[in-house]
Amino acid sequence: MDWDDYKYFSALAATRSVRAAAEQLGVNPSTVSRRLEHFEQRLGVQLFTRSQRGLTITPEGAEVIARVNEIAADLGNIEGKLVGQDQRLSGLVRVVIPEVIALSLLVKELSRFQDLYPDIEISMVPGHQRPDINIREADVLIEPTDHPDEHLVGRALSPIAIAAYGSQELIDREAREGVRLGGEGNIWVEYLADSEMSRASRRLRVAHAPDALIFVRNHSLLLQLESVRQGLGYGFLPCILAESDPNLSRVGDIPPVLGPSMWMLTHPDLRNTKRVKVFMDFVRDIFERRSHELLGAELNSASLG
Amino acid sequence: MDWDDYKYFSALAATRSVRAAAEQLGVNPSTVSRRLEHFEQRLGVQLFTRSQRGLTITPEGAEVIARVNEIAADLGNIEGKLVGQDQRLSGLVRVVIPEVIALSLLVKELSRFQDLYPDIEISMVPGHQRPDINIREADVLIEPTDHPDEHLVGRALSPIAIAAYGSQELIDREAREGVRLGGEGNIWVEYLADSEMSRASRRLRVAHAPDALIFVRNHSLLLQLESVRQGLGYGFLPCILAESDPNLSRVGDIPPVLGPSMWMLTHPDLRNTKRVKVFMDFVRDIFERRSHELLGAELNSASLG
DNA sequence: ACATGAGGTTGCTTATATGCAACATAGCGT
DNA sequence: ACGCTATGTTGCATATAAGCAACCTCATGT
Repeated sequence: MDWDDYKYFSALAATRSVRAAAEQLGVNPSTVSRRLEHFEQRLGVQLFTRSQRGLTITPEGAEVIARVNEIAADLGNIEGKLVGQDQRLSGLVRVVIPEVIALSLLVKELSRFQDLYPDIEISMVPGHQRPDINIREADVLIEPTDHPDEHLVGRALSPIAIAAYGSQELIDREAREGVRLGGEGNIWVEYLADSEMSRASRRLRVAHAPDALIFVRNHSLLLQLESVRQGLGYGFLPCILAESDPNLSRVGDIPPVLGPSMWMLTHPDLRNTKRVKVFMDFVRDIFERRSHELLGAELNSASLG
Repeated sequence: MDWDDYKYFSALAATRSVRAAAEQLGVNPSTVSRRLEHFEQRLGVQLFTRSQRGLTITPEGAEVIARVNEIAADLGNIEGKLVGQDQRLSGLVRVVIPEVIALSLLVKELSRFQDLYPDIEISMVPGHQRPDINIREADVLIEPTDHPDEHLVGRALSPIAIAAYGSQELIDREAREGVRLGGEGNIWVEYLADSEMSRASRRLRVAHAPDALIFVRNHSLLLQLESVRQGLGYGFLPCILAESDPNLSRVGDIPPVLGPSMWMLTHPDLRNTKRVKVFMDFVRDIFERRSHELLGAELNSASLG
């Protein structure tokens, strides 16, 4: 009795296609086709009827497929539990992280991580194409949010402070032209995305410059940063991004305001996985060392409330 | 992810030995050893600690082994359900049957069965080394009992009539010597086994010849039959065995008495399996055609009550 | 009516896993 | 103290399964 036969059976029932099942299992369609044939031959029962449009499960197969699927899920969980206790400092850590955070904080330090743990590979996926960590497509999820997925475990790293910035050129020009911040003719660029960071930025802009002229709307923080740099308008930016740029200055007397917290999360099963643990410790250390930048260098206690 | 890894894991945990697991799985020990090694390598977790005395499961392995065993049982049931719908008139039918019943009723007719269904193979196991049909070590169980296993399905074929027999030589000798049946000097042989047939025989002998001299006690019906043939004593025998022997006669005026019913049982999953079905139909037909012999040729209605 | 594309299947080559036999090692009984 | 038998492991030949590419078939759309 070959347990793998049931793995193929489950995949075939789910996809109703030899090719799709092969894709899902990461094997060649011919393998799936032949294994199904052998399986049915061994059982003496036809599980699917073949057709050009794919496969249709037979009543005999339908009678047991539900339990097979449960077993598939069970085995997945079991394997997760076991893999989650891997104590080796090797293997792959798949990280979902906002691109700008990776660029501004992580990438520069990764070579140091590589020196510390040369056998650990890192795979970084931009946060906006978020794989489902619950079905183990990723190991670590870093995201700015105030409502982290309750099925995951982890902790808040640091809140992200947001402030309004402008390029020196724009500040000088509007000063020459007598344009006041928030006043008539004052131009801004806006960051619009389905994220708490975006919503916070927008709330602040509306509060401080409700009548702003807005010509450019960005759907990526990187574009937003570059737009402010190019003088396309004033814009709210995470301090951590803007402060390091000598050409950008905070504008007006708008103090930095705390946006959402940055959370680093993982699947409960991976909590004790060593390679995941050391990576998360490494990231936590970076955030702690640079917390003053994340909170805004000149952030005063008044604005924290 | 290889589901078969968990099959090996389950077998290893159950047997705590590479060799025993290999035996159970029907593969070479080296295969088990290597698969375990690969599995642990893939997981990054040690499941067993090796020692010369066998294997000891680690805490990591112990944490999941219960669920793996459940899955093993589930898959066994599922496979049973599927195999149970095999409509092919081919394959193996494993029959557990009392040796004497096979010899006296079945074997002579099996060539006819082979003509009817040339692709069905029959495997006969003497009833006294009864495999567990519940865990699918056998397909059909034929046994004389009044309390068939309630987890199995099937039907009663025919009760077995028992009567007292003696060899002509012994009857003549005791007649010459003036020994009366059940009287002083009357010798018997007794069948002793852990079966309802044996208990019925003994009850009858005690009732009709409580003071019998008993020199030979047999623990097999075949030996009992042969002992009576050889004139070692009178003995109770199933009519079906004794009546066909011209040298044996019923003794005294003891009428045949109905012993336990003969039951033919199978696992519920196999009820619709064609090769099992045709075999059971074949056996049932034999028992019906020969019911008069089973009930005792001269059995009268009075003794049925 | 024809081309197109999706689907499952087959021949051949290559990779992988298995079986066999011999081995090394530790416990156990004599 | 010794040999014995149990255990798990390794080298090599073989059997088995997988991958690749080409194939056939049929539904579908133009």
